[in-house]
Amino acid sequence: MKKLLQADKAYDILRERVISAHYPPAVTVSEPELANDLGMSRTPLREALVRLEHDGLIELIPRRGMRVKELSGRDIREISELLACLECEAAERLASRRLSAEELGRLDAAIAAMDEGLESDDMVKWSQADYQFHRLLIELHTNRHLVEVALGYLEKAHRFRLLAAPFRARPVYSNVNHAAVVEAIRRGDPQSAVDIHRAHKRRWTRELNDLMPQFGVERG
Amino acid sequence: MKKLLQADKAYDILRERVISAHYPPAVTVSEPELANDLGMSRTPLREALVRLEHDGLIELIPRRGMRVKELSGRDIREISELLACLECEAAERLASRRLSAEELGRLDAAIAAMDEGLESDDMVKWSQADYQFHRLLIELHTNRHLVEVALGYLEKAHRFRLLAAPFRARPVYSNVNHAAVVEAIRRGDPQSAVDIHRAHKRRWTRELNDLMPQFGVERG
DNA sequence: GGGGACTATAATGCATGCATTAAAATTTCG
DNA sequence: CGAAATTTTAATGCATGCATTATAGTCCCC
Repeated sequence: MKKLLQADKAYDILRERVISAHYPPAVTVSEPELANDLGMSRTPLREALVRLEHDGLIELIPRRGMRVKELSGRDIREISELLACLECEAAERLASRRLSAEELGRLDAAIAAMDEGLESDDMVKWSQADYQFHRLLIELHTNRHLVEVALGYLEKAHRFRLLAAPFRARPVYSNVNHAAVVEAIRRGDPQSAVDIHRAHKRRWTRELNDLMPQFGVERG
Repeated sequence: MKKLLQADKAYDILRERVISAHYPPAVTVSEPELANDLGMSRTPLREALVRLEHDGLIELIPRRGMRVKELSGRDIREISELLACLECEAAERLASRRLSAEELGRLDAAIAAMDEGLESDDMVKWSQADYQFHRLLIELHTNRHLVEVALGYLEKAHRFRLLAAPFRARPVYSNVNHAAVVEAIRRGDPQSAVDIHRAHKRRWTRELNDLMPQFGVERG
């Protein structure tokens, strides 16, 4: 039975709340309030807050408390670009090394789920599957440092991905492109894998930028 | 006059100490000892430790204290690769946008300093200048998220760069390659900038890997 | 009624105390 | 003499208290 630290508990709970937009934007919550809310003292809470701030998820404003960090248009664009850079590296590397049949199967499964979501117009399902695809692409890279960084930013990207979802056209091209990347990986063609994925990410970044005004973010 | 927080002070001091290898590897230092050492209580110290752990610079081992995180051969290789990926992105981007004369001048200056260091066999000076060059390459990228991540890893890379320094052949090729990258950036040739820098980083990663046994690290 | 000074409230940053518990030291026993 | 058991030591995780100070509210004066 694992020892569960108060600080870890606070971190997990707050992280979950922040990501799922539990706290309204631009609202600050004081430490005593949070501590009382979580049923612990300020000490372990503070540790959690410091970590969350370090993750770039919140801001700690002296005398005001914690505030969920807003993503500006510029942030969104920058995160998309950084993620593009890292995912392309992953795509290239995966095509260079031989993926096992099992690993390729997981990528195929994610794409299949995306297809199902698209066909049944279930955009929630599609989003989950798309997220899963990108996660796999990253996690199959053997560079643990790269994986850690990229997953952190993928999570942030997911936040605005969900915001933009209602305004997107049916993302047919995503499924097609992802399938093409996997195909390039399967046949061991790093150059194609990179080219296709980079083009895809560029298109997505542009689309996102155009959509920003519709979900209340100034273009970056 | 800015307010100096104890926690920030502790963070800065400890960060500096860790990076400059003030603490011997595999040695743990307890919190009371550190707190006493820094002349503060455990509370702000702990906040600093949590941040440093999050930076991946130290480990917090319950009941033992803080330990500087050792870099394995694998870590070193992975960090080099990740940095290569990010720096190449920077090189490409810098060549795409027009750098101002002032910005180009700073890159030139760093290379000039590297040349001076090399000519006078002053490897400390050379290292500083080389570090400065990479830092500039990154900082001139306008993507703040990418810059933050890359600088963090550049700092880690600097740690083993210093370890490897005594065993390296005179790094003539570094100066030449860096100059070539700047030249490609100057004439706005992204493809060349990437190609040259990528080749350079690959060579360096290989060299580093070969040198590992000499500075007491198992090959990654 | 409005603006400025003053008071009151309350949040933060830090110190300290304490219970728990892991590691070390000591003792006991085969 | 060596190993297990027991005592001792001490570090952590957390709670709490306090001084400082920023914010908000109040009062006074115009």
